[in-house]
Amino acid sequence: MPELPDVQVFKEYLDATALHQRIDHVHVAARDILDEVSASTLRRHLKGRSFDSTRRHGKHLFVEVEGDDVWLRLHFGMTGNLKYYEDDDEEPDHTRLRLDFANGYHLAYRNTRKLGQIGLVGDVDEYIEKEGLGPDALARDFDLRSFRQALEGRHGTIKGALMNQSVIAGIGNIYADEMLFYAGVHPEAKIDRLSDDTIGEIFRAMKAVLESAIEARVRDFPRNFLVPRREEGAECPRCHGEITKTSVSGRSTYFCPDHQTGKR
DNA sequence: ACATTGACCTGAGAGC
DNA sequence: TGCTCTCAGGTCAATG
Repeated sequence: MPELPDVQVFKEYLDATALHQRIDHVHVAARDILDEVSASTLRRHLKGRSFDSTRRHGKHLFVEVEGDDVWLRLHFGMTGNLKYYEDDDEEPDHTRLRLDFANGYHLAYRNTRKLGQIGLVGDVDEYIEKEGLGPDALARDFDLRSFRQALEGRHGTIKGALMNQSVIAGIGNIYADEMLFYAGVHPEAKIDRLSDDTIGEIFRAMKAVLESAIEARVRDFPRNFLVPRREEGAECPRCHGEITKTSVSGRSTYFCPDHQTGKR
């Protein structure tokens, strides 16, 4: 689930629920998701304080801790999400970190497969730099020119580059497929063989797909999206071709061979 | 520079 | 019902 659009939704969810409330208890249920921070250090930084604001970069969510120059960093792996709930409700399954607020509510960071990470960072921009994350795919200043720049000098498949977090931050397997589907580009198309026009198409598809996906939390996915038809043999919602499954960059890939052309 | 594979974890769903 | 197998939207390291 958690690619850029999902993490954006988590951000808005946290903004609407858990900001500005005093944290009374910090319960670490699974130490192995902590990244370079001990449970006691985490507790020391959070307890008695509250969250001021949030920031998202790619698939990372940063939550600013009031009165302490530190941000909580949440990464959701493949199965992570957030749940804000009342005292009376039961703690959700697979809660790996639970914050208890003074108002009687709780914020659960859930993660079935524990492939995510929770950490503390002093400076968000520094962290992004240090980790070598590329520009956020939806950042306003990530324009067509920057997109071309990001792809420059690359020779691999377009899907591989789109999913590479050091090239562009935020796109994973599902939405890489979706934007190539939208743009009508074969997932194995080689970057250095793509025309300027096609790069432009992919860029516009990237923005449109990510924005629609965020929107889709409220409405449904547009009818002509691939997401609901990630199934071998399904009918292509655009051209009545047959959805095909392959593997690209080690990830299962669905596409329509009829209208996604330009392989190699 | 890139693709591929396996590892990290755990659970859901398919097939028997 | 229960067992086994396969697969999963992320990322890293090792290898070719």
